[in-house]
Amino acid sequence: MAKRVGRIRDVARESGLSIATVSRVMNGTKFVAPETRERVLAACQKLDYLPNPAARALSTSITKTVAAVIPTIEHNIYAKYITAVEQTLSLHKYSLVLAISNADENEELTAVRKLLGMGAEAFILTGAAHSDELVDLLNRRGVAHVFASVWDPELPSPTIGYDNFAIAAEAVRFLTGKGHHRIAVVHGAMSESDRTRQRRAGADSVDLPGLAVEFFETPLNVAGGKAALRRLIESETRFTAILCLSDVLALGCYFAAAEAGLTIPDDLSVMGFDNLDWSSELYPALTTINLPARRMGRLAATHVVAHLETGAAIEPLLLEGQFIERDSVREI
Amino acid sequence: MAKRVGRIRDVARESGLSIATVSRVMNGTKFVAPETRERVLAACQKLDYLPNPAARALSTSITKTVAAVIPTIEHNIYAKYITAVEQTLSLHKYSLVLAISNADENEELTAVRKLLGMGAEAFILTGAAHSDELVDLLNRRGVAHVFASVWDPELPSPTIGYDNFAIAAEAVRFLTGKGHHRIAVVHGAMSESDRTRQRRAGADSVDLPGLAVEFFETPLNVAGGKAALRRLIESETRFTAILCLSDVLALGCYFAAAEAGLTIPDDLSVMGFDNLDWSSELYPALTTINLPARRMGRLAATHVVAHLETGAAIEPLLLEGQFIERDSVREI
DNA sequence: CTGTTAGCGCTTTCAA
DNA sequence: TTGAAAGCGCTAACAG
Repeated sequence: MAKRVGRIRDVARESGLSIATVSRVMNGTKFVAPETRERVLAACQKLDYLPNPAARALSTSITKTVAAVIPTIEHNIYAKYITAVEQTLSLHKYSLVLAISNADENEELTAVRKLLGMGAEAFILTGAAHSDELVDLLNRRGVAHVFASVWDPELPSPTIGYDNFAIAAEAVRFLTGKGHHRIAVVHGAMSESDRTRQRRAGADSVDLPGLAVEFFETPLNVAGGKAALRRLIESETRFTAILCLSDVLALGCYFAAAEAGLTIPDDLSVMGFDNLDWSSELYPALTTINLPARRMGRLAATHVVAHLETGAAIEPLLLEGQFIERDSVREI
Repeated sequence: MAKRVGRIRDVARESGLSIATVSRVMNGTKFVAPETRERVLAACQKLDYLPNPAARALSTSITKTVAAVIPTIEHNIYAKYITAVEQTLSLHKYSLVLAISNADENEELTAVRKLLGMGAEAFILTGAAHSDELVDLLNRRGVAHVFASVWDPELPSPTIGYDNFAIAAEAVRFLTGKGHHRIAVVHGAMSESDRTRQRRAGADSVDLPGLAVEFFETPLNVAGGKAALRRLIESETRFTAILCLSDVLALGCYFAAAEAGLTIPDDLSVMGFDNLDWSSELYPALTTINLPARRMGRLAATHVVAHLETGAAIEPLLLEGQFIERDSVREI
């Protein structure tokens, strides 16, 4: 239903100049006499002219479009990161085309095909686990891409993110340092996230005398956190601390603890992972690990754009997690 | 850095057919002999061919792209809705280009310009308050658009959403029905959202003898909810119920209540708005109003696509809010 | 059922 | 400093 819209030749006619000149002032390429320039701009204004992106893309094979694929946008940590990506791209006059994969490699592949077919010039993907075909496809076509939320310099594709393994291991050591030796680790579905797998492996890698770590897999939401706490209360082991590999799960633990009449941290220490906006507001305030999701989004976008504009290689980038000690873990 | 990629004429050469035939099988338009079709497909496969979207768009002026502009993606309610939009568009082979306006009309206008310049065929905007220039621009260019999250059949542009005014009024009446007559209404920044303004106005419209409603504006996040509760505890009025115009604020109230040693609902009834995923998990479970955000996203996308494909007008659509009575409001 | 060909609107040499 | 004209890759008449 789109109305027939002004084209470059209308502007040319209106201003009494050639389309080449109009193109030059639209793009700022080459010199144009100031007065000529004014005439063109006036005509553009008058005709409400906006260059046709398809024609431009066809002519230059530049679409100024970057695609991002994320498993879900409904977890705040992804929302934060994708917001930063969008805003950074926007700053550089790029647009974000977004697809959601539901943590499914096939859906992801389908999405990438579609986005490629839409003219995306580069891809920001989440995590390191992708179907071979996807990576092949991108490589065959020479399309730039980066894996976010993970850091692994060994990978052939550049990664910008965290060392999930190391951070989780450190978290366990942090708890043992507080005197906890029976630790429950609560995490989301392993099948849905390689980051979860890495974190769990990291937590599992700590080997200290007398340390018992047990794992509880549960849906990655508040209800899942509640369910996990209930399960571990009934387990034989008397845990003194819970490490939730996501703040969302920790929130569930808080509610389940309240229901069970358990006080945090007196009866049970709880530690989170992510440092979501509200974790400082919990009562008691949640001890957690800050992941710089926004910075990651900004960096991923910046590097992708730099690569597109200058050809600079995208280098792997490690972002540090940061321990935020608050009131939900006590020393025993 | 994108590699030179197969074009339609390469496929034509490879398969020994004409480009027109290749185009036909790519698009499924017109009949092609099955055997010919196979040959083309084989050639496509071999050359890793994907049609150039810019050329196609230039030729047909169809981009299969829909733009959505939302104030933020970091509130779960928007994330839910935009997820539904993406998935529905995806189903219809459309792509979503996303922009975030930070609840700022100027940013929104800038974003729309950029998205228009990217070839978006239609817009899904959030709320009913937009700069005149924005609406003008869209109308001048005859670009389809719909306002989501609101319903107002009077508006010249179609709306798909809720009657925020009516629902908020109903919520107040619900509380008075439970015997509450001193009600605090906690809400986010009026300047950032016309939905907030409508809800507040709705709550304010209830005029019952002996009813006292007071308003507390606060940042729309958990910390804001906490702050609001602290403020209203210190106010002169002894409120018996709080109506939070967003569940996020209610969550803050829960934490602040815990800190203040107040029990919900014995000392204070709390009611939310939105029915976020975790509101049933709170302790006590939150009484709130469910807004069908996903359905709204799905409907907005469906109608926009239908309009694009068949020219069907987009009609205003009212979605009902639904009271979910749980344990956080008690009868007095 | 298949091929030829004229654009789609813009950028970019090459000339003037 | 400006203009003319040749594509960019694809679709869609129109012929055959």
